[in-house]
Amino acid sequence: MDQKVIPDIVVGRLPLYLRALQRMLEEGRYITSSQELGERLGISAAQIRKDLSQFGEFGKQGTGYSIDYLAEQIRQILKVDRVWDVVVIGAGDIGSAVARYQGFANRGFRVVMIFDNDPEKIGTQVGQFTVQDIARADELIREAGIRVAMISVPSAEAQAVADQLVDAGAQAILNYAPLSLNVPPEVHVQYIDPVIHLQRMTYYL
Amino acid sequence: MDQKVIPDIVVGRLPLYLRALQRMLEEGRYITSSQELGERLGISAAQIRKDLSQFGEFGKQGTGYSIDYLAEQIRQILKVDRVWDVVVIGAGDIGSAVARYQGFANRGFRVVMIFDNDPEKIGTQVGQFTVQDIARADELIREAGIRVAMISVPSAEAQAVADQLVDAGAQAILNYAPLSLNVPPEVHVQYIDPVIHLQRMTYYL
DNA sequence: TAGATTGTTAATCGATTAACAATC
DNA sequence: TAGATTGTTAATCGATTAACAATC
Repeated sequence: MDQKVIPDIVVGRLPLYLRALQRMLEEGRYITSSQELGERLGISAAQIRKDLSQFGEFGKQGTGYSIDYLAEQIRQILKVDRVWDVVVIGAGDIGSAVARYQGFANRGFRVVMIFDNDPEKIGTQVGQFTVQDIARADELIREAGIRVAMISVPSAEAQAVADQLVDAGAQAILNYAPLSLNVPPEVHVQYIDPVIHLQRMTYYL
Repeated sequence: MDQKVIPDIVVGRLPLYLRALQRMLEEGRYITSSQELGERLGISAAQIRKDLSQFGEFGKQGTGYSIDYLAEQIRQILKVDRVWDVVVIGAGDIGSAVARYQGFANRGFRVVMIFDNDPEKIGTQVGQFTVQDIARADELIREAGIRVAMISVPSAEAQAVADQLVDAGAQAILNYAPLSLNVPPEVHVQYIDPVIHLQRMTYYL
């Protein structure tokens, strides 16, 4: 079916387009153009049109794009026209902040469980969740059919946690531990490490 | 002096090389090769050699790279052979987690202040810091000559905070609020938005 | 109709890879 | 010396941009 392979770099820009469109909607706007969107994001108008044209024709010549319609189309492409249940492994500062984060709402995700291996933390409350024993993670993730996970454990434990998650059926992992993970090719991993971003900027200072 | 302009995409990979090298050092290793480094990072050996060659000759034919020496060279290139003072604006869950984060140590950064505008939060303790009134941010940032900042305030306030930071002399901003910031061209901005990373993965599920 | 903006093609630009001489 | 690996060049590959016909 999906004959054409879309470059990963194009897929990676769609969430940015979607975020900007949702913001425009909040501002009460109805119509935008590739030029305006590009200015907001620091991306050329031609690139935005080219990216979108990979998936279909969403605009009207002379008019531009219906913000609401284009956002809905991108949501479908990214499969965030539904809500994905997400588990958080590691109930330290970062894991707790993520579990309480309000920013997932309306963007396709919902944290449903948080795990830790520290007996001191198991049973305690983090936002609306009770921290569960990581020993039960495999069972509970399987049962719920959860495919998206976030890792916020110390670096030394991250690879072992990733292995467990893959075993339990996770297919998308967002890793906050500052190291590269080895996972099977069918499992997707993304990384968040603030130091990487900071070091990228100090080069220019 | 710096005649040659290094592509931004190359600069962006150096922190990943550095992180992997520091990990190897912790493992007690002394020597590595472009091939080994590449395997760890999922990057081709040729690309690593090409990237490094933009800055100098750091290896030995037949032998590879001294991990310690290469790490030190990359630290110098990225200007993280020193410690940058960083301020955090916003003492919510994310800002607090960032202010307490142990992962900055030995990687070139140190959080030195955290600010908020909420009277309930000002004066309270976050890790080793007392939350300061954001009204004093400009003065204190200027005084300390701080050039690196992190924004962890609600989206609605992020642009105003960014404007204040730029005004106070910030030149590198790491923004956790889920929106694009407008800053003058000489100011560098990087973004962390977990939803962007997650949406990039659900496309493939 | 005149003006604006899309979707798409072709041209340009830049990044990655393959290959190998140099050399440790 | 033989084997290994760098640094670099040239070839390949892929992404971005410019331009414009189509058309709202």
